[in-house]
Amino acid sequence: MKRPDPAHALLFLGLLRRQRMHGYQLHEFVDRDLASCTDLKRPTAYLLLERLAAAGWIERRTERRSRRPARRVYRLTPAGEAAFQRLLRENLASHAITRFPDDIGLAFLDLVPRREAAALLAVRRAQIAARLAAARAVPHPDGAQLVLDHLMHHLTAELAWLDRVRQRLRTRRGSPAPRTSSRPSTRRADGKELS
Amino acid sequence: MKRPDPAHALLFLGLLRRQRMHGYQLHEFVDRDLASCTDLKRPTAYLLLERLAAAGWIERRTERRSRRPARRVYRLTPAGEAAFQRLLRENLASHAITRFPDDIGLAFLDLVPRREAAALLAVRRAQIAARLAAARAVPHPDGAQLVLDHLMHHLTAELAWLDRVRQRLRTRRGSPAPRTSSRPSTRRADGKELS
DNA sequence: CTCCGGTTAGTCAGTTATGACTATTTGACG
DNA sequence: CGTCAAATAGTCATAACTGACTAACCGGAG
Repeated sequence: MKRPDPAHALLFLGLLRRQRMHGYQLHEFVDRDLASCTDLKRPTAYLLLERLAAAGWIERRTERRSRRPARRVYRLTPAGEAAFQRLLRENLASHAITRFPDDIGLAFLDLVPRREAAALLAVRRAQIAARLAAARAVPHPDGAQLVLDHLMHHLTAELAWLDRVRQRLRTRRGSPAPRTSSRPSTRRADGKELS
Repeated sequence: MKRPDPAHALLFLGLLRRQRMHGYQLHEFVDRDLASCTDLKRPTAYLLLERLAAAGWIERRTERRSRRPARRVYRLTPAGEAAFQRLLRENLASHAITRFPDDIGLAFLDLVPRREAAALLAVRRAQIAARLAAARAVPHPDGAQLVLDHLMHHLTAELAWLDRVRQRLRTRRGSPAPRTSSRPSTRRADGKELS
């Protein structure tokens, strides 16, 4: 994600297509309703707007109402509309690899005593569950139903996977040598957390 | 992910714990066996090594074999071992939000003719399927079984979700309810702003 | 022995992202 | 109607990342 994420350009073009806006508004919207998609910071948003303007995809109009420091309002140009259509199709037709930096720890899971590992993963599980609950509680961000739906689907899958890992941890030892020992698990694999 | 990703530090400490290595080797390993977790570039790897050394977590020993430009071999210090144990626990006990920049396009899905949208998503689906197949084919990277397992689990869930979206596209139009005039809901900046 | 392509090893200049800051306006309250 | 908190709008110095580069070494073909 070095080159200015084309998804961000797509997003801004799409929003400006609906109505002209200024930088602050754009960032607000992204931050409030699309936080699960992306993490665009404010200065980055302004930078992107400059680039889009430089590419001729959007136009800046400086509004000097009252005596304010002058807001810059952006609107889509015809070239921008064309770019939007192209980027949208590119986006829909491709899938970006999702990375899970979290997993790095899992690679060293067998260095932690089994008990402790179980407790730690329980904490992780609770976090995912909380995020899922939060997603469920959100009212219904304007154009972002699919986005939310995806998030919930993903979090649900994460829970299922984590539970499998925890299950495995409880019976067979981690992944390394098929170490025998462990008494038959006294606890039920109920999918609920806590031990 | 502005501050040097702690997961990367954890990873390097973990690898150096097993055996001393130099920068190039470390990057090679990550790039080959953990590409699904992270995307660390070579210069970034060297930067990280410098920071770990500055923190006293690893030691650099310059090896001047033959007449080569001298390789820097790193090894873990006791302080590094402590840091590793701490970071590992932190990592296991927390879950980072995963973002899906791809989803941005989905938010504008209803701007594309239904037929075309279906075709585009079919392409996306094929890509996911291909990645899944590739993951299945990989032999079994050294300490990365869980990582691979997670990846496959995730990709499978992605396929299922995408299929649901496509199904929905086929029957009901899009997802939004009978859409009236959805404008990005700018909460505070009400009708006073802009025309 | 020497030229060549591939691997090993690392550096650095230029770009990109962001934490921290400045400054104006509005609304609420006494 | 004065003042303070919150919202609005944006800038900038600095940190982080990476594309593109340099350079030694190794093994085989000629």
